[in-house]
Amino acid sequence: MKKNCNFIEKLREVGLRPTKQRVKMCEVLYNRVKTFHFTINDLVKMLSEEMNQKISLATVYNTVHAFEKKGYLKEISIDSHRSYFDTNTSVHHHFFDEDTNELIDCDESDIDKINIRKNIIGKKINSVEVLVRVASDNQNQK
Amino acid sequence: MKKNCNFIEKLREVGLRPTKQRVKMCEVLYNRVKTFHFTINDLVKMLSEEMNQKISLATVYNTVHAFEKKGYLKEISIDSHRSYFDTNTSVHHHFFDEDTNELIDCDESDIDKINIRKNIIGKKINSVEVLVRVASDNQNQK
DNA sequence: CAACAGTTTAGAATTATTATAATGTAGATT
DNA sequence: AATCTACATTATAATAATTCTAAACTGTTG
Ligand SMILES: [Mn+2]
Ligand SMILES: [Mn+2]
Ligand SMILES: [Zn+2]
Ligand SMILES: [Zn+2]
Repeated sequence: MKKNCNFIEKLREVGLRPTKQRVKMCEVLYNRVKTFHFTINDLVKMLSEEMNQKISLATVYNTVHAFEKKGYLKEISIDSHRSYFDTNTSVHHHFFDEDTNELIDCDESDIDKINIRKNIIGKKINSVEVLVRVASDNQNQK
Repeated sequence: MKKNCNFIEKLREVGLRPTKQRVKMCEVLYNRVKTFHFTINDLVKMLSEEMNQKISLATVYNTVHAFEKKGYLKEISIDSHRSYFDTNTSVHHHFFDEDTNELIDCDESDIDKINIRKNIIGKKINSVEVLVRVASDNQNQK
């Protein structure tokens, strides 16, 4: 159990009241070594498992969207049926394993810098992200 | 009004019965010079406008998914609230205009070939696609 | 310790999508 | 051309995901 004061501070900084529920969600999401990807469903499970106090579904949605808007979470959409949130909010690329439905972060060295030749007048580029879909290589089956 | 025989043939080729509804949807989707992007909602509107014969909503969904499975359509998901289908089924990159919610195709020359250094053991790469999010450049507002 | 604005909550409402089951139809068989 | 059959379409119901509502609650300010 680490200090939640950090979360209380972080929440205050972006103008979110550090309520019990929000702090709890911060703990579940950010009190860990590595960032990770999850669906709303995953999160609801995590919360109900790792918790004494339950959080209503509406609050989970509200809070996730509040975090998203404030830049604490980032949405990664694979297709209309599979949408993930990412506690790694930096602009970064992903592998998506179509066998396991698992999202995997790339780091800087995994994909060379993307060079974009086209520019759209009056528009600036907000982000450039690559999705690499992979699946089991069954060429070695005779 | 061009020849629908093409569509009837195309449908047969992938094992889809060329029913009235499917042929009609082919017309609406493919009887044009350029490929385009649409939501289910867009498509339902297009069908009900450009048509004498109505198609039930369930059939629109079924047919879109049948086309998707057979490689006549491709899904492009921007976020959980915005999912598009693309009549351009090749692997290609997109710009997404966050002001207008418009998807724009890239062609080969717009983005340099993506170089991927990481490889995941036992997995092959199925596709590599880039999404470039753009928005109005308001730096020139004092 | 008020007072208030913002938050949570359960449950209802809405929306998007899929399932159901009756009816229709394309294409094959006589 | 009539019949057959598997597949497709349809209206509608059912489901699932998300958002809304309005009452109760809580963090913050003074
Ligand atoms: Mn969202
Ligand atoms: Mn789909
Ligand atoms: Zn990620
Ligand atoms: Zn496209």
